[in-house]
Amino acid sequence: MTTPVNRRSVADRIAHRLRDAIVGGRLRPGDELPSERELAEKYAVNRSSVREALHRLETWGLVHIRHGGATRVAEFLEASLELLPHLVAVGGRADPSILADVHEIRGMMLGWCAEKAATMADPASISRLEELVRQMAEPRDPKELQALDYAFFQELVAITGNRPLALFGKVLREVYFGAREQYLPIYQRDVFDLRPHRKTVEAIRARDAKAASEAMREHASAALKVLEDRP
Amino acid sequence: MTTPVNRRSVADRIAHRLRDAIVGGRLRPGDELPSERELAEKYAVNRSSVREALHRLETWGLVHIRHGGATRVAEFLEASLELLPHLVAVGGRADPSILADVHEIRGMMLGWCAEKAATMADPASISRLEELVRQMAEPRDPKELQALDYAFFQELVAITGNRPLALFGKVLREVYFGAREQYLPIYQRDVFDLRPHRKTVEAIRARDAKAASEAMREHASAALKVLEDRP
DNA sequence: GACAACCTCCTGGTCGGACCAGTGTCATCG
DNA sequence: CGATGACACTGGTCCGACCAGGAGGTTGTC
Repeated sequence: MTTPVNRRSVADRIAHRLRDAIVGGRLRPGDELPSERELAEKYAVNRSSVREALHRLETWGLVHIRHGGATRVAEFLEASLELLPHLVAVGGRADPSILADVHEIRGMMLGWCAEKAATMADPASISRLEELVRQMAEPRDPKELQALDYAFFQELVAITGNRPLALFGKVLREVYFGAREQYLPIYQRDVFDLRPHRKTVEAIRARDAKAASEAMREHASAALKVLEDRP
Repeated sequence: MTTPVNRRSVADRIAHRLRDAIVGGRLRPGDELPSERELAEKYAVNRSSVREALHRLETWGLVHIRHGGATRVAEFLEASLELLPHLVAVGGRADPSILADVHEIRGMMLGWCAEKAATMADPASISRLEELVRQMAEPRDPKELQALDYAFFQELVAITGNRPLALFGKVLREVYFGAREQYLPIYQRDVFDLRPHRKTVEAIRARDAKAASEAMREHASAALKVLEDRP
């Protein structure tokens, strides 16, 4: 189910229904949406709520609203990054390659951040990384491991001090936690290998940028393999 | 001026005014915004329009709206990527490091894409890269060189076939062209060095992933140095 | 018949005013 | 002193009216 919570606002509910219709292909790019008044009647809500929902879709890059004209489904190529989590959450099953793509991006960032972290990390950050690895050694379940792995990633990004990169990381986070089940195979007890993380932290402590980067790339490519083997 | 067009909707105008207030620092993270009713009175518009504006700010990640409680300014770390171009354009002068940060991200992507491209590129793509380098050898002005350099970047990303990464690239593009003047020092005739690009294309043609990556990283770090030397 | 101006009906945009639904505060009561 | 509940906020939803831009048919002219 793509609607975990029912306490969402009316506008949110409608926005997500329409989103699913668009991302799921029932509404195709170029199609006209019903008018706000029609949608309001159809969903038995007020037009204001429909308007709010439509504006949300617009900021997601899913529709174009034109004063005087009909509201149309946008081309996906124009989609904004905001949409990515939704694309993965809804369309992930239909097109699993996008999951791997996102994971690949995370791998790229991991490698790069580890390299920088080896020269920039302060003792406190390194301790936090070590603490995370310690917790990852005894995970309660794959979900917790996944969360810790992301925290590790986030800490590495934070060490680089690159704030825009942290924003990129946040998008990845939304993708991950929007489609977390699909990434779970990576985090099964008999599959997940913690050694690269250990190596990375050791390398960072030893200021060995190359080794740190290598270790993280190793982790990423192993995880990617798991993802590709279990479609 | 940050308001080029006056034909924007009322909600848009208000959203942009509030955005500027937040990004500009007049409203700090944690601060309470006035209530919707107060804002409506202050700006002499209807509460619906204010609500629409506030929801836009929320999807940008700039505020948190809580039913029953006050609307507060969010932490910048939570801001959406959509906002990044504006952050750079407005905050770039006050905090030039963010320009370098963005450039660094581009460098990371360049290195990674070049590496992948060396194993994946088809002849047509390689030809396009060569053509771009040829054009870059005789630029009419720095601006054209900048545009070609971005096109080169985009082509590399396209070769990897990673569509989400292309979306990330699109965000970088918006940042670049929103603050293009600030990046121009890199593209001065006596500064810009085309050799890394040549090397990259050669390495890709030779299927030498490591060399391709190295060359692009060389270009990125050289450009970064220019950026840091001319604040 | 070709073409332009116009009219009309559709669309989304704004309005204001009512009421519902969560939150925080503060006086009151045990 | 602490729990409780009334109250005065906050945002959320609704209604119904009107404004304003766009598209297509109609009419009038040439």
